[in-house]
Amino acid sequence: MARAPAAPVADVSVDLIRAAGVKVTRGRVRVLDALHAARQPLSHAEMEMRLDEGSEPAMDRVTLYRILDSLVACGLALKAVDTRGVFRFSAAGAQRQHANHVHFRCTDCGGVFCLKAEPPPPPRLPRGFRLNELAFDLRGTCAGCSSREAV
Amino acid sequence: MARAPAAPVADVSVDLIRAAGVKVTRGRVRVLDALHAARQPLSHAEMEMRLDEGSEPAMDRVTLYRILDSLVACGLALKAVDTRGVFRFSAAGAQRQHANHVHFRCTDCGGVFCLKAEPPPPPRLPRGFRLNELAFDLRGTCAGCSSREAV
DNA sequence: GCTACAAATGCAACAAGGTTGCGTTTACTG
DNA sequence: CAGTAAACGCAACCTTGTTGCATTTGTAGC
Ligand SMILES: [Mn+2]
Ligand SMILES: [Mn+2]
Ligand SMILES: [Zn+2]
Ligand SMILES: [Zn+2]
Repeated sequence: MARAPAAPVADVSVDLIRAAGVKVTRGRVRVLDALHAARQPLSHAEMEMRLDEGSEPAMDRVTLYRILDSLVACGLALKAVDTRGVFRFSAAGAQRQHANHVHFRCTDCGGVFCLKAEPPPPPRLPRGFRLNELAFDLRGTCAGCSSREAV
Repeated sequence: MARAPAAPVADVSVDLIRAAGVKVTRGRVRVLDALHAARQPLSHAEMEMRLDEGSEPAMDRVTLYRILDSLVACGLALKAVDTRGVFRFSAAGAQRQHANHVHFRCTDCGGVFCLKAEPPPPPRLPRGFRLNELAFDLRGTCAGCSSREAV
């Protein structure tokens, strides 16, 4: 007894951040931890609320924006815009697995379904265009919503 | 002779607006005309610039927002958020012609570009799913933004 | 055509989301 | 344990979009 240390056994976020080649700061660790814990992509406002709950003093609004962007820049987070036009962030591991297949998005319930098919090769781009990501989305009504609708 | 009137021969936008059951105002006609003439969905800012080029006095910023929303409300325009989180508007009929080709969305300026390639055939869907629309979007930086960025 | 009234407009103020500039602090390097 | 570049805090600013209210305008009914 009297041994059990406040032991930092294995801190995933810290390691990821260090491996990404940027400085390991308290802010970045807190934010990346929160992203990993989240079930859905978080907006800046939502992130701010989650961080406020903790014991540490809230970080500056601008700093949070910069931390989120830096995590995106070094590949540890993803940034996407939601239907209201607000940016949402998620831990990178969570979405990379969705890069190589097609998605079906239900316009009724908002659900996203992963299909087996993989997206086709990108067509040739006009001169000067730089491709970053490719999304092949089918939109319609999912099985559940279709049957419910057919009443 | 002396006959040739300042003839309003056939004003598509006016008829559409009247048929939609809302008041036909100069503002709405100008905006819907611009939407019909546009090759891509336009943001509020882009629309404002196009209207400024004309001879008529620029309309108020808020009025433009309200006109765009009213056109959406009566089904004459469509509203969608672009990669930057900015709303873009298009004439309602126009999107059918965009159904059969691929789009490139610039994550920098939010621009939407029509590519020549046509989307691949949709993969088989699970039982009960109903396909409505199919979007093959490439995301990245357009020629303009790429060169500007490379300075 | 004129009138009355709802609908649309202009203007000012507000709000959320996001960015920039700059002086101070902090994490890493040697 | 410096020295230094990166990160941070703070204030100010920008863009996009909304709300309230007084004034103008389109249109239906006469
Ligand atoms: Mn998926
Ligand atoms: Mn198109
Ligand atoms: Zn559904
Ligand atoms: Zn661009």
